[in-house]
Amino acid sequence: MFAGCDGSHAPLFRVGGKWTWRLIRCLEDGPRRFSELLVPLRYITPKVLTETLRAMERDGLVARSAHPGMPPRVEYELTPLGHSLLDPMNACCTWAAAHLPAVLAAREAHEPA
Amino acid sequence: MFAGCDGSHAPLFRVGGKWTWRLIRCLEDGPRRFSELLVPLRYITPKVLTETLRAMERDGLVARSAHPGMPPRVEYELTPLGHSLLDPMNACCTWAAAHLPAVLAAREAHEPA
DNA sequence: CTGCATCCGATAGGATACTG
DNA sequence: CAGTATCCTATCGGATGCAG
Repeated sequence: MFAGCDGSHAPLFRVGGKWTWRLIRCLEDGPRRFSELLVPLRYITPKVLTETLRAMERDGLVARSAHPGMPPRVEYELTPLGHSLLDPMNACCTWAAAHLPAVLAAREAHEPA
Repeated sequence: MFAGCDGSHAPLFRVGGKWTWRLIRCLEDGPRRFSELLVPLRYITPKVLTETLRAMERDGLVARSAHPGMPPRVEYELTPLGHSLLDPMNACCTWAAAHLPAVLAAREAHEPA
C-alpha cells in the first residue's frame, strides 16, 4: 500500500495485494502465458491469478494480448508503467533482504516461542 | 507487502496493512503520544491504532515507552530499524506521485464511468 | 488518557468443479 | 489452454463500550 504518500488514503495500485509483487517479478523478464504464471506462483488458484491480472490491467501495469485460435494462447506482459514499478520495488526488496534478520529477531524477542 | 522479494511468501513487516505507512509518516519527525496519532490519522479507531502499533512493535519498527503516573503518558517512536524503512518507502512514494496520473488514466480507460 | 473486550460487516483469498 | 462459477473461510478494519 502506498496510501498516505500524498495525504490521500486511496487504495492505490493494488500493491497491498498478496500476489501483485510476485506477479510483477514473474513478468519482469518478458511476456508469460497464463499457465506459465500458475506454476512459479506456487499454488495460486486460477481465479485469484485472473483477479490479480485484471486488477493490474485496469491500473495499466500489465497488458493482455489474446491470440485467437485453438488452443487459446494469451500472453501477459508488463507495460512501461509496470516496468517502472520495478525500481521502487527493488528498493523495498533490498531493504527487506538487509533487515529481515533484524525483524525476525525482534519477533523472537517479543514472542519467545 | 514485500512478500516474494526473496522467494518467500512470509507476511513480511505488516506493510500490507492499511495504516502502517501513514503511521510511519506520523512518527518520522519524532516521538508521538497515542492521542497525537489518533488525530492526524483521521478517524483510525483506537483499537486499530493499538493493533497496528503492537504489530510494528513486534517487528522492531517502533518503540513504546510508558511513563507511569496519572494521567498515563505513553510515547511511540521509530526505532533505527523503523527509520531505515523510510528510504524504500520514499522511493515508492516518489513513484506513486509520479505515476498516479497514469494509473488513474488507465482506470478511466477501462471503466469509462 | 490509554487502551482492552466484544461484536460486526466487508472483503480478500482460496478450494473445487465446470466451460469454450 | 484459459479461464468462469460457486461456495467457503480467514482476516481486516471498524463501532461501541468499559476499565485502570
